[in-house]
Order: sequence, then C-alpha cells, then structure tokens
Amino acid sequence: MLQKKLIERLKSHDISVSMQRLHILEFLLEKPEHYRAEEVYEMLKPKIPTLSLSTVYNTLHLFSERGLLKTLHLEEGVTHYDGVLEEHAHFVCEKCLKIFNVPLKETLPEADLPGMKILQVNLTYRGICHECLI
Amino acid sequence: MLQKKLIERLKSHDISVSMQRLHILEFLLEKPEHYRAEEVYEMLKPKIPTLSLSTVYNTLHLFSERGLLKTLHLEEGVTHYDGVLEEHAHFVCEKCLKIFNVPLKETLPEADLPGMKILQVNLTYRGICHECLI
DNA sequence: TATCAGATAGGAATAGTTCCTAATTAATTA
DNA sequence: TAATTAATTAGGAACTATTCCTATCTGATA
Repeated sequence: MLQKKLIERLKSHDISVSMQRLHILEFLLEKPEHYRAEEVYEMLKPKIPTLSLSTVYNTLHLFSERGLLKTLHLEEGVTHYDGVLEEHAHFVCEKCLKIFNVPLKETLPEADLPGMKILQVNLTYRGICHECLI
Repeated sequence: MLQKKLIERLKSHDISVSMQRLHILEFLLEKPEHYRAEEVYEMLKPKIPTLSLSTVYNTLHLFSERGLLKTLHLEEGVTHYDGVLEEHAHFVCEKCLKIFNVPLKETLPEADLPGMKILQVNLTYRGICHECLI
C-alpha cells in the first residue's frame, strides 16, 4: 500500500505516525495472513534494525484497540493479528497448526445478549487439514 | 453426577479410571462453567491433597482428545475447559474478562472446507458486559 | 507374588507476553 | 527557532501458563 494511504489510515484511527507503526501496518496489510508478534518482529528487523519486540507488542495492542486489526486466540498460548477486517472465519489444523481463512456464505447469527456491547465476533473451526489427512 | 455414571462416561471414551480423573470430570460437569487448569487444581486440592498440576494438565488434555470436554482459547495466553458439549457460543467481556454462555438460536453455518476434517466449531463474541457498561 | 505398563507428583525448563526504566523522538509553546 | 513537555521506543528483567523430564506409585496381568 502507498505510504500516503498508510498514513491516512493511521490518522483516521487517531494514531500518530511513526516509522515503526507504518512498517508494522504495511506488513500486516500485505497478505491476508495471521501473524504473531514474534513474526512481525523478525520480518521487520532487517528494515528497522533498532526495532524492539516491546514496540511490536505496543503497536499491535494499539492497532487492535483502535480497530485497525483483529486479535485472534486460535491456539494455545499464542495471539495472532489479522489485518483483514472483512467478516470471515478461520480453520485451524490441529496437527500442523496452520491457519486458513474461511469465507462466510451467510452472516453470523446475531447474539441474544441484551445489555452487552458486542465489539467483535469470531468463528473458528478446528480439525485436520487436507495435507495432514493424507 | 453419580460415581457410577462418571465411571461409565470415562470407560465409554476409552479412558481408564482413576481417582484424579473421576474428580476432575465430576468438577467440570458440576456447573456449566469454563475453568482453567489452575482453577481445577486449586478446587480439587482439598479433596486430593497429593494432586499435582501436571496431572490436571494431563487429564484435561486427555479428556479433550477423547471428546469429553471442549478446549477454549478465549483470551490471551490462557486455556479454558468446558464440560458443556451442547453447541453454544461464548461472550467474553474485555474489561472484567468474565465468560458468558450464549445459547444459539440457529445452528452455525457449515464451512466450505473441502478436504478438511472438522472436529470442532467455536463462536465467540467479545465486548463489554452489562455490569462493566454501567 | 513378580512383572510391566500406565498414571501421578514434583519440580525444572520453556515461551509468549507484560512490565519497568532510560533514551529517543515528536509535538507544543514561548 | 529554541525550550519544554508529552509520547514513543528500546532493552531487558519479570511474570505466568504450559510443557517437559524423572522418579515414584498404582493397578493390571501373568
């Protein structure tokens, strides 16, 4: 994505701009994938040699709070961050732990939760993927 | 639940019986709640003074593998275990982190996942609960 | 009763994340 | 523009849920 667009995107979410933030946002929007903090850190280290893991965590939290990305708890002990905001589900393979995007044909059911403020909905399938089934 | 029923339940899932397993299963079936390993451990310690946390983890993993309970990844870094197997969703309050059961009016959409073997489906809502909204 | 496999206890090790402090950078004001 | 203040970042220590490892114990089998 163009730097200009990235800057706009940050500003429109009330986030002031920095090199680190631009790079992290760009990285997350590049592919429709789900990254853990460590991965973001490793991938950007070459571009920003002084980058620290704390900054990655700070930034991901901030982005999540401000609605720039989705936080996913798909497997034991790890958090994934997803830049794709369009409603979709995930499939996690219990063997290889790969995560697949699942397009939704129907919209998800509305929850009967009077008095609650719903911010996010998450649908996850678990099972064995085609490669691991062979 | 009666001890006899518990034993049957274990055996029918191909799990050999032990004091620890009976107590852990009983505890998980008592209330429709979601416990972390640590909580199970603390609650059963008085009944089984020699109980070890490793055993709780072992047992919960075994139960989950054999389909006696559901493993939930609802929040950062923690795993919850749910003895209620009937299809239902969860609501997690981002402030107090309480977990609520959400009955489902409709069945969840079938995933378009050719070649994948689906073992579990999980629907989670995140937001702010009524108490935290006040 | 002796043997063997499975289960358990206990603690050490691991890994993802958070917390803390100092240094750096950006924004604000004069 | 210079000085002041606020926000951001880097780095590492601390924390915590979970796993791993080993010795002990238990129960089943012969």
